[in-house]
Amino acid sequence: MQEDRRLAVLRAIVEDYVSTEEPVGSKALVERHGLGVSPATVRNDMAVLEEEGYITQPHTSAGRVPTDKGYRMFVDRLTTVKPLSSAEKRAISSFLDGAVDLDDVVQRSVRLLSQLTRQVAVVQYPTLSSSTVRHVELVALTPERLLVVLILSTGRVEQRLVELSAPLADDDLATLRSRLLLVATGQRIADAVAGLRAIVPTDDGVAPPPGAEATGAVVEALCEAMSDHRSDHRVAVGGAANLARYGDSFDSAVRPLLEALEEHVVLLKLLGEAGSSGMVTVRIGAEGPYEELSSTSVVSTGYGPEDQSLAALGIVGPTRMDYPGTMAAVRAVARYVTRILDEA
Amino acid sequence: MQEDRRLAVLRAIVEDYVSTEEPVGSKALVERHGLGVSPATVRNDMAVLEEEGYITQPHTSAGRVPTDKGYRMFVDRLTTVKPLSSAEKRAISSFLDGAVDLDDVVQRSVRLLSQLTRQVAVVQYPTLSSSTVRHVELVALTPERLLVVLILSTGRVEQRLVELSAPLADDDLATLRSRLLLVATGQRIADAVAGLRAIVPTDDGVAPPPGAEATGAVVEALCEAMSDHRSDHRVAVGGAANLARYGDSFDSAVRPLLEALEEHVVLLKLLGEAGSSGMVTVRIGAEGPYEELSSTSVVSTGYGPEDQSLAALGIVGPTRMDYPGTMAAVRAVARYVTRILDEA
DNA sequence: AGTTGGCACTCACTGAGATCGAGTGCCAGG
DNA sequence: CCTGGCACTCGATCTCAGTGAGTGCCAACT
Repeated sequence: MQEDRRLAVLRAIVEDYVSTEEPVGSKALVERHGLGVSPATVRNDMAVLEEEGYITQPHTSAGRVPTDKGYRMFVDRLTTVKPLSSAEKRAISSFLDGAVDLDDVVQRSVRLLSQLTRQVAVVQYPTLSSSTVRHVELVALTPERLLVVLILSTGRVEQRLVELSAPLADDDLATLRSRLLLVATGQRIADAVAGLRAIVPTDDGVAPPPGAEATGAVVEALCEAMSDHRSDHRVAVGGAANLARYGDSFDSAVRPLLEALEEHVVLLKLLGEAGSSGMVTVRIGAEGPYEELSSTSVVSTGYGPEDQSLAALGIVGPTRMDYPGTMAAVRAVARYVTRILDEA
Repeated sequence: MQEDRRLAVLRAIVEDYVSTEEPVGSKALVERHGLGVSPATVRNDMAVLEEEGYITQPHTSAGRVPTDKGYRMFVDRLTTVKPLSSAEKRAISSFLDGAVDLDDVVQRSVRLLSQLTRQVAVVQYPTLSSSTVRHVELVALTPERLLVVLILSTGRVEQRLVELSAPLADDDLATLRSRLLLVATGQRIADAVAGLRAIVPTDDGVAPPPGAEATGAVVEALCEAMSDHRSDHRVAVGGAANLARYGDSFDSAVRPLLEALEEHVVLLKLLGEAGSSGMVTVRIGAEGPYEELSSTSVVSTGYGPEDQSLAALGIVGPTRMDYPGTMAAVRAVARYVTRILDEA
């Protein structure tokens, strides 16, 4: 069918353009790919593809270049994620297996991802809000000063200091500790917050039980630590040196990108469009809200246990990129990171 | 004296070249600066300066451009650090005063510095080795699992998990805790490590006292945490978007710089040349060990209490930069950061 | 000795042709 | 519906003269 061939032509154009970085003409196309027709036929197809908006020519009498719409079609219907080579797989495991803590995992991931894709990699730290409570500890530094330690399933540790107006008896401390553990351990953050709030004695006029003040203050500190969304916004960026390969279109493309990379909020918004853990999302060119980034694409995915997405990771690069390879790398890294966080 | 005038000419050349980014000729020089001599005279001076290696011409019949040696002379003898405007001072305090924790201070500093200088800023996290122990805490998660928490004067918190082969009695735990506090609190890291090592029961064949295993393991963990030089290598980088202003000389200058920025070890080496707290150090062009960075300069200084330098901060930029302004900004930020860390 | 005006010279930069060729669109014939 | 042929377009490259900022040098002046 001509329809099929037209799509084959589109695919060929994208592949050639990605690898050569130059507008691709009808002749070169039939030579490099084995489509068994003449250049003239291809030209006809290209005329149609252009009319439909999948490709353009930078100027009359030059080859064709895919449009955003063309890339979109390519990504959605003309390609399958190609499996990684076993060498790459080995690289991934050996790279990530040595990680010692959460920070290290994220650092290594971002490095790995940027090296695999030769693009700028971005990894979001696991969000507080989607992790669970692994442990809560209460330490009496002095009878009036409590150290509250919160350990989350992702390995993150938060601590808060609580000052009391009156000393707390050891018994009351022990009681409070076990109640906290009972209520919070294993819970999702949101549930834990709710549960904790419930054990605070309501101020109902009656004489409050011993340790009421402590309970209130400690719960307060814990809830505050759990809703500390500052750390939700942490991201690691790596491989900025790959921007140097942009070469042409410097000021128009690299500058806004560099700015975006510093604005972590913007980055998170870009990554945030990522779907749930399994799916790799691709945003191409001007599809997003940032017009300065109209010549860059974002390939991202969520990671974390399959039923809940902890956070996102991905890469940012020129629209002219190797989508199949990049998507495969992003997906693979996300899976490994998920597994490692799960084990830890 | 001609000698004086020649230096004045050199200074004028540097200033003009920095602001216009173009080779500066004799005519333009006498016009813009009020040196009361004719262009011909200036030309003679320039010939001498060129012979002495302070300036060059990119090609015959073009203006002159300072060499590294010329910048060096300018920095060392022809300029005084110009005080910041009061607006800038206000900006600094309002920017840094809101910081809530160590991470925040560093983040804000790097941002501030890059905005003030319009260059790439680099701030090293306070090194472990030059801070003191504020507090040590020991938490029994279970009788066999201890959480060791180390809080340093800079606000950094490190924690380690210790597994014991036998349960530890509460009494022994309390004893151990107070001994740790006694030995370590307030000490410099090095002293604390020595002190801690001293309280480990020596394995002298006699039956070890109760809790000996715990003491050994906990001290081990603490010492390990204190000598965890991984975190000594942490740096924050900001203002990479300023690289976009390089415009020309892209591949030759920006690419290696971007790579260096990712290699934190390299960065630290660059910053590390910084002298003690008060002094601002300038490394110009190829003076350093990295030939790829031959067209970039580093302006850096240490920060922290005057008797000991906690860490370094500074900026990296093209050799063609506003040295007086940059040095002033670096020094000012270092002072504010020092003060803030001191207060906290 | 140091400074200055004059003058010839150098050489990057600019813009106007001229040329080249990859690539196109279209058409007539298979 | 495919194909070969053909005229056409237009960016890229090259050449070449013209321009001018800037220099080096020298003779004259203070």
